[in-house]
Amino acid sequence: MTELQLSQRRKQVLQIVIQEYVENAQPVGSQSIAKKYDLGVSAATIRNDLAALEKAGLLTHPHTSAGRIPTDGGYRYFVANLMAHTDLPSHERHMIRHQFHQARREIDQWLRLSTAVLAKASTGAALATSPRSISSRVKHLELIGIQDTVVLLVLVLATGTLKQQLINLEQPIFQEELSRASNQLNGEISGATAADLPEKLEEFTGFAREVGEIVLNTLLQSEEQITDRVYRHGLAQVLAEPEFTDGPQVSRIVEVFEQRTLLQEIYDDVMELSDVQVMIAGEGRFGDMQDISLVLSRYGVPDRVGGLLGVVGPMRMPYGRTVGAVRYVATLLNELMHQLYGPSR
Amino acid sequence: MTELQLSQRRKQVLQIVIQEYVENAQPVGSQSIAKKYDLGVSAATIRNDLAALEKAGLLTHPHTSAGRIPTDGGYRYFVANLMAHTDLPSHERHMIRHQFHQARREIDQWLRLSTAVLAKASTGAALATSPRSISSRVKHLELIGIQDTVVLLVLVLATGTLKQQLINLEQPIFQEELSRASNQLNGEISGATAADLPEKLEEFTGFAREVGEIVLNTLLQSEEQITDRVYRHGLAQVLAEPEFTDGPQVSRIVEVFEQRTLLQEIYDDVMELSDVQVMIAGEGRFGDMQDISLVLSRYGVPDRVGGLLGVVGPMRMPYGRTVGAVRYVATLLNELMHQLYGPSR
DNA sequence: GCTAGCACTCCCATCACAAGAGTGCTAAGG
DNA sequence: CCTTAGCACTCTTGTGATGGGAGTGCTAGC
Repeated sequence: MTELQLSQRRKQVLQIVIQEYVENAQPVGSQSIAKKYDLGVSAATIRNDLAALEKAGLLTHPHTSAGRIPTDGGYRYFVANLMAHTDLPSHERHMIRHQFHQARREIDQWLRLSTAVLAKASTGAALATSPRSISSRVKHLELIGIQDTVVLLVLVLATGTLKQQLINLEQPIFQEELSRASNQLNGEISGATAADLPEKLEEFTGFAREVGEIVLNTLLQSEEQITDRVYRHGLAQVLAEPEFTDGPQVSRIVEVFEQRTLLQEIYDDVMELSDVQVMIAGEGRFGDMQDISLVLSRYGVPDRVGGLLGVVGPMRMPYGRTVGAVRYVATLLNELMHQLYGPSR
Repeated sequence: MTELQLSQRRKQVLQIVIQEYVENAQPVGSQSIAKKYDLGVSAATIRNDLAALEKAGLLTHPHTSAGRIPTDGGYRYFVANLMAHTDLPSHERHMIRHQFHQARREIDQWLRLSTAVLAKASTGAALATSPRSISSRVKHLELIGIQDTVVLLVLVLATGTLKQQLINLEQPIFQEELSRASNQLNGEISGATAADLPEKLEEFTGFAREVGEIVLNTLLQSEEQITDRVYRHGLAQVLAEPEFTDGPQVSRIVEVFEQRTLLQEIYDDVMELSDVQVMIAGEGRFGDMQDISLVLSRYGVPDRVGGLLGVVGPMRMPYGRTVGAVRYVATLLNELMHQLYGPSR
C-alpha cells in the first residue's frame, strides 16, 4: 500500500469518524462532528474532507443520505498511522499481574487465565494456542504397561512439555522388558533432537527400535502440528455486539473462532514477527473474514517454545486498547515462561 | 409429574404437532393437520383435541389466532411416552464406527472425534468432558528437573491418565536427589489410592515427603474436579437455527455452551444414571435455560473412569435422532475405553 | 363424541406519508 | 486554492391505516 498524503485536519477527521463509529456503531455525519469537536471549520468543510477521505478509499457511506463509516482501508490507515499507543492503564495492569501471580505455576492455568483476562479487557473473544516446542530435545522417556498388549509411552521434552502416546502390541510384553528398553533408550537418546535421532536409532533392534521410531514420529509431529489445544473465552460477549444481530455474520465469526485451520494458516505469519499484529478483514489473504478483525501476538521464549495469543472481534473495534491488552498479556506470559524455561540449558 | 391420561388420538395429535413443529419451526394449526394426516376426523375435532392438550399444559399458542406449539411439558411427555426409539440408521453407525477405528488410539483423539461426529449427526452443538478417574490408583511417578529450582512431577495413574504438576523449590536440587526420592516413593506408593496415602506418607521426610503431599493433593483434586478439559464442536450450526436470530437467545445458548460451571452442576445427576438423559429447559432446576435442551450421557468404564458427553440445542429438537446419536457414540466410547482400561487389574 | 358453520381475533405485508439526517453542488468570499 | 452558506435532493425510519389470511372458540345439530 502506497503511503497516503493527508492534510493534518483530514487525518483528524478520519480519527474522529473512527472513534465515534467504534463507540456508537452508527454512521457519523459532518454536522455532528462540527458540533461535537471544535475543528475551527464549518460542517461544509468537513463535508468536503469526508468526501475526499471517501475518494481515498478510507470511508464509505451505506446509502446516500447517511453518515460515513470507515472501510477496511480506513481502519488499516488508522492502525498504521493514527492510533494512540495506549498501554493498558496501570491499575488494570496491576490487577492482571496479580491474577497471574495467584494462579498455579502451570502453562495450562496461565493460558486459561490469559484468555479470560483478554476477553475481559477487550471487547472481543480471546483465544490462545498451547505452546509448541521449537526443535524439541528429548529429556526423558517412560514406558508403562497399561494392559497386556497396551503400553503408554510418556515423553518429557527439555522444555517440560509432556507427550503421551499409546503403543499397541501384537503380543503381551513383560514389565521387565519395558524397563530394559526404557533404560537403554534413556541412556542413548536423552538430549537428542528430531534431527539427531535417526542416526542413534541404528543401534537398536526389536522393541526398543520400535519405540524409538515412535519417539521420532512424535517429535516430528510436535514440531509440525501447531498446537494440540486451543483455549477460547468470551464468545458470548462479542456476539452481543450490534454487528452480529443477523445470521450470516454470526456464523462467520463463530467459524473463525472455532476453526483450527484458520489458526494454522495464520500461524507462521504471526510467529515470525515479535510485535502485536493487527489483521483487518483477513487482509485479503485469509478466508471469508468480512467485518472481522484479529489482534494477535506470539508469546513464549524465542527459539524454545512459542504460541499464539489474541482477540477476535468485529472490525469496529477499539484497536488501541485491544493492542495494549494483547501486548501486555503476551509480555506477561513471556516473563512467566522465561522464569520456567528460559535461562538454563 | 403425575401420569397423564390421553386418548389414543390425542397422543397422535400431540405427536404430529411436535413432529411438524420440529421440522418447520412454525406453529401448526388444526386444518393443516387434518389435511396432511388422515386421522379420520375433521379439523374441528382436532381443534377440540388441541384445546384439550393445551389445557393439559402440553401445548400453547403464541397468540390467539396462531397454531399450536409444544410447551416444555409437551416435549417432556413426548420424550417419556411417545418418542420412537430411533437408533441411528445402520449405514451412519458404520461410518461413525469406521472413523473411530481410523483414529489414533488416544482418549484425546476419541473425544475430539466424538464431538465432531455428534455435532454432525445431531442438529445441536456437541460437548464432552475429559474422563475423570474414579478412586485413582497411582501407578508410577517421575520427577524431572526443569530448572535449578523447578521440578516437574509426572504422575501416571492406573488408568493411564497423566497428571503433571510443577514444583517450585526454595533451593536448587540435584538430579541424584530427585532420583532417590522418586525411587523411594515409587516403591512405596505405587498402587495406592488417595485413601491409602496419608498413612504411607508417615514414613517419609524432607523432599520426598513434600512430593508425597503434592501427589496426594493432585489425586484428591483429580477426583473432585469434574474435568480438566471440555471438548466442544458445532456451535455455528446450532446458531443457524431460527430460534437464535435475536440477541438474548443467542447469548443464552452460548453461555450454556461455554460455561464450565453448568456442567459441574449437572455432572452428578447424569453420572449416576447409565442411560441417555434428556434435559428440557433445564427441568426447572438449572439456570436460565429457556428454550434450550440438553441430551447427555455418561461414558466410560464403570467404577474406573467416566465422563460426560452430549448435545446442546434448541428445545425444538429431533429428540429421537439426537438420543440415538448420543447413545451410539457413548456406547462406542465405552467399547473403546473398555479395550484399554477395562479387563485387567 | 363428532361435525359444520361462523364470527372473531390477531398477525403480517403493503402502502402512503411525513420527519429527519445527511449529502452534493453551486456560488460567493478570503 | 481553501472555506463557507445555502439549498435541493436522496434515502432511511417511524407511524398509521388497510386488507388478507390463518386459526381459533363457540354453538347447534347429528
